[in-house]
Amino acid sequence: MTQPRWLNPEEERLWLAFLRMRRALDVAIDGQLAEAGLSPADYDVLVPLSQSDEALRVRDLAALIGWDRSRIAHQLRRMEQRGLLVRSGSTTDRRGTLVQLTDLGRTAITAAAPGHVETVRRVLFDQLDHDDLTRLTSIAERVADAAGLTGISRTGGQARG
Amino acid sequence: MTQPRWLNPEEERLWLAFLRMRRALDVAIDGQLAEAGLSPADYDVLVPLSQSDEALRVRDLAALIGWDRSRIAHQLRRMEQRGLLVRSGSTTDRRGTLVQLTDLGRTAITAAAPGHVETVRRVLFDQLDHDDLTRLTSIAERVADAAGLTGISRTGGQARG
DNA sequence: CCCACGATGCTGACGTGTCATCAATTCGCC
DNA sequence: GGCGAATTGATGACACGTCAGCATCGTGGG
Repeated sequence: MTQPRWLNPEEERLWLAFLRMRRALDVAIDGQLAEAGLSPADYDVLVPLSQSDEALRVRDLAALIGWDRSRIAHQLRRMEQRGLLVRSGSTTDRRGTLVQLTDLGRTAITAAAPGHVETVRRVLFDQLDHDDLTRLTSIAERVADAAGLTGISRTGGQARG
Repeated sequence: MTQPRWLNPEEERLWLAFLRMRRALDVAIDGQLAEAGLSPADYDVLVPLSQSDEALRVRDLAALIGWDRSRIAHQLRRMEQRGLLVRSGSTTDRRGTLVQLTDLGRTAITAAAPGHVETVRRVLFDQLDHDDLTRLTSIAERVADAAGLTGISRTGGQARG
């Protein structure tokens, strides 16, 4: 209250719409994943693992999706308990841990990915014409860069198949 | 893997930039609130309470910020323990609970709000020209409406002073 | 060679969000 | 008025994310 310069009505309208869009995307995308039995965090972890032939080091897996070590350790523990992946000690660097999908994990990501992509398309890209797409790309890159974000990352993030 | 129709490079670029923008806004906005000793959830709850002269019913407070009853009950319990607000039984409807800010709570939101607004302005609106603003508003409203989102709501949401 | 330092991964504590469920109360309809 | 249904708020269980801290291991400078 008693802000220096709060948002004018036009800005306020954008801000509220922006928040609604975020929520809408989350509900649709996370909900679709939930139907497939996966959380957004599960999906983020499964995608790079499914794209790799060999096992990945925890360090590298974390870097690929922009997570810190603590977060991924917790997530891997939960996913291992559910049988989606297995961890094993690295032989070359005995600090390291190797992570690999189980058949169950591979089945899960294979089953979930198409629906995920379809959902992203339906709720976002199908609503945009080509001008929207280029303009939104410009805006997003500008805002992200201005805020000094260098990493990749996000939660509920995606990837290609 | 083996998706029907995955994103083309242009769409992929937008999607990744969009995720980066989200993360950037969260880091900046939530980080600023954290410096003020508040979580995004705290802020969402404090704003409508600070705008109301009388105590609010839990039901109405939840509706104002688009939360369900369970979520707000947990949040109110934690905030009451921290001394930011107090709960008392409603006299007119004995199922109801009234929520009111304490002096500590009012001080907290008053201290945090200006910085919050400045941060939103700096990371988002200062990066947009007027064309961006109208276009982004159009996109956001279209996407949100298409996904069938009618409510207000969000987490880490905002409000005016 | 060795030891300080960094890298790596794990854990516990805690705040948060969702779901299912419960008790108390009020409301609607007969 | 009375009874079944809906409303309200709280709770416990669990998943998730962050932070601080720990043990282990590798590396580079002396």
